Amino acid sequence: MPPTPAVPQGKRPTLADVAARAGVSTALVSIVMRDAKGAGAATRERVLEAAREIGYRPDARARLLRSHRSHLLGVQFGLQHPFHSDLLEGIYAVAEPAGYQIALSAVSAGRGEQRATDTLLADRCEALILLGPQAPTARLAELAGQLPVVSVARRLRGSVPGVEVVRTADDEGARQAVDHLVALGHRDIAHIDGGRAPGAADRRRGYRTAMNRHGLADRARVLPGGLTEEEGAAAARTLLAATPRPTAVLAFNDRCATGVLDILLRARVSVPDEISVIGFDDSHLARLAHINLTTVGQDIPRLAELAVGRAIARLEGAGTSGAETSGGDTSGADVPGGEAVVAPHLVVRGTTAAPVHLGPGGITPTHGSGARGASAGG
Amino acid sequence: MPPTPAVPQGKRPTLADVAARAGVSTALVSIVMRDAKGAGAATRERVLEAAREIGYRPDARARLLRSHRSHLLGVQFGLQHPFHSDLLEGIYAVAEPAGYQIALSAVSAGRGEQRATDTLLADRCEALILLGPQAPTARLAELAGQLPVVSVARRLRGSVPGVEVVRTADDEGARQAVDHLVALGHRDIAHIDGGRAPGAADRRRGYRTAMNRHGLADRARVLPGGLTEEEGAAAARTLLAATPRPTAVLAFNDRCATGVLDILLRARVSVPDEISVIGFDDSHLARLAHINLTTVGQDIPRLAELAVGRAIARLEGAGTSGAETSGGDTSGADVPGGEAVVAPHLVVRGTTAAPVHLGPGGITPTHGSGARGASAGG
DNA sequence: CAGAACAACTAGAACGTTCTAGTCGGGGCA
DNA sequence: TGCCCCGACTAGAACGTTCTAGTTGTTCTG
Repeated sequence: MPPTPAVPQGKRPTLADVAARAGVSTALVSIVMRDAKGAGAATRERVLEAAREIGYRPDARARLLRSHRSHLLGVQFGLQHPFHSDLLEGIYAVAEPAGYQIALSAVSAGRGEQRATDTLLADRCEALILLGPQAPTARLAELAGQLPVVSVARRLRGSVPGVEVVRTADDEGARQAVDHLVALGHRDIAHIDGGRAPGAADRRRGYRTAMNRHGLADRARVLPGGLTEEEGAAAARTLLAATPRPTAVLAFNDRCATGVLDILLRARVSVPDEISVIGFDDSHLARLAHINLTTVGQDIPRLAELAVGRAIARLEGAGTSGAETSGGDTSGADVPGGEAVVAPHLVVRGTTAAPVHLGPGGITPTHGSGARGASAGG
Repeated sequence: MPPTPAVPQGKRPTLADVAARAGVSTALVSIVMRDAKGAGAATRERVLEAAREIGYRPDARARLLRSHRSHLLGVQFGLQHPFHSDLLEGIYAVAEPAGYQIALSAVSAGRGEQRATDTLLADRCEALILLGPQAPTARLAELAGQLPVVSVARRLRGSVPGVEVVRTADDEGARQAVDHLVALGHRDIAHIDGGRAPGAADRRRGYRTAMNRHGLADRARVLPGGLTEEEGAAAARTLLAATPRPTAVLAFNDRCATGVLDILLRARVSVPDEISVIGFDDSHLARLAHINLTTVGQDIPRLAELAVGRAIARLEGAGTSGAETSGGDTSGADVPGGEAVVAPHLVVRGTTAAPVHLGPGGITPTHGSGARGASAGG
């Protein structure tokens, strides 16, 4: 074994290679690589130089194997869910600065949640963040028995011990939407729901409660919908045939709302003049200039921050007394009982306006061309 | 240390725990867990039983650390790219049955490709599959110097040694689209391009070549576009003002086409009667009943299969002589020079038809209500 | 019946890192 | 001067697995 090997072909350089080249021990190289204290300035520089020269790169696995903390957060997400992609973006943004790595595991048609969580566990994650999990409560409880678990956007009936929940106040969001429409003068407001999707029950309930509070209980109408454009379109067709035809619709989410817009546009029903439409999520879709959808926004960065913060707090709260690592600030909409609820906020764009017969000599303009009618797209 | 410990609280059980409980050596437990030969049936059963009892789960990291092969494929993908999600689905479906694990690393606004590939390398992946990478060629070459690299959907100028390319024949797709339109009787066919997006140059070229071949070179018109609805919408506005107004448009992708449809619909221009529209990708979007977009489909399962197959072939071709592991079949549209090109296929739906003035006393119906005009949607 | 061949099993050394418990030398303090 | 402390550095033992090289004991072979 030569003391100063050239770049070892076909073999990944290790601590020992760097150590040999710099003429120090592997332990010292480890210290330098970790930026830990215990190395002199000159030596430090020499080691870094040697590492650079042979293209050394620390082996994350060996590192995690040895240190008893892995600083690894496992995140399960659904492919095909733009909402999950947005959350992931936020999760990365919070976790990495806090010194945690993210291990991703996708759920798709051919790859169930069981498999997804299994690989995360095998990877030695310290905690699990599950985006919109559909697994039965029993499974979540089983996982929670092994490590901290955070469920994002899925509310759990009763509290499952060890499982934290981070979610949007869906009922509150629906309420805001209804309030906005009522304030504009609407009374016949329909809701196209999301069936069994996460959050759907709460939005339905929020809608009903708000309608009641405005004395519009008898006008409340819930149509079966879903999370896709097609389901929204189907519901919209039903809605057009109804008498009296509602003057406003609250859809389960933006995709659903888009389907509604499409059908309305095709039927030459003007939006928002004849019918106002509100979505949910404030997805990229809704923000597109030519869709310009009024919608209920979820605070995605906040959800991500809380999810990661909760997980880290559980991890560091167990070892030391408090979470003093610079990380997610877990205060705010936090509720002691293991559930963090984030407030949604209405984003008013061009698909809502006063119903036509109420406008004072015309239609209350909302925003420039926004009231000229929006179509579907996306 | 008791010989048969109860479930060790707060400590993950290891091989040694299982071994102690089953009264065998750790080596034997390892053999049983890996399903390797060298263990008797009875013992095997006893070990499995013990493992089950204490909830043993192999530690992937320690396993990879020791074994020379890691059987880990690193995949870099972009959040916010539905096309990547689809590819991922296919990649999982091919890789896992072939005995390879997938390590994901996302690219987003706040997390560049450098960081994404760095974590994959630190995780000791054996090969890298990059979905639509934007990194400069030099960076790809640098990576390729360390391990096999497969670039999916990004064509590289000249061949970068060590980098394999798997892509759709974008020019061929554009050609198919033009041929279809010409066959329907169109002559004024415009193309809204994708600017610098991966594949855009090829689609542009394919469009131009096809127009030439049909003797329509002087009618060819390329409008600057992009990959989003908004860019499609902007181009469509330009297009409506043009004289002569084209009777057909080939958009860079489905999202772009959707933006076009939206503007046309809003301008009361009937699709496909007055203008035919073709997209690219055959995304979920295009398949929605109320959008019903004619589009050029990419063979996503095939792309995924080739990408994984190529990576595995490189890995196993280096160690042993041939790739005999049951894995992706890498034959087919394979080209020796390190580039695999997959044929696209036109999917005819409702947004294309003969131009109105050519129809024999009317419009050639395409498919049921498909010809009645499609709108945008999400 | 000796020896080979084989299956079942084990001890102990890797793998690349971090952690623990040092050693060594020098400066401050009494 | 003697002592202690501190910073720089190192040897060697983990971590949980797989691999190598055995060691048994049984059965086949001639």
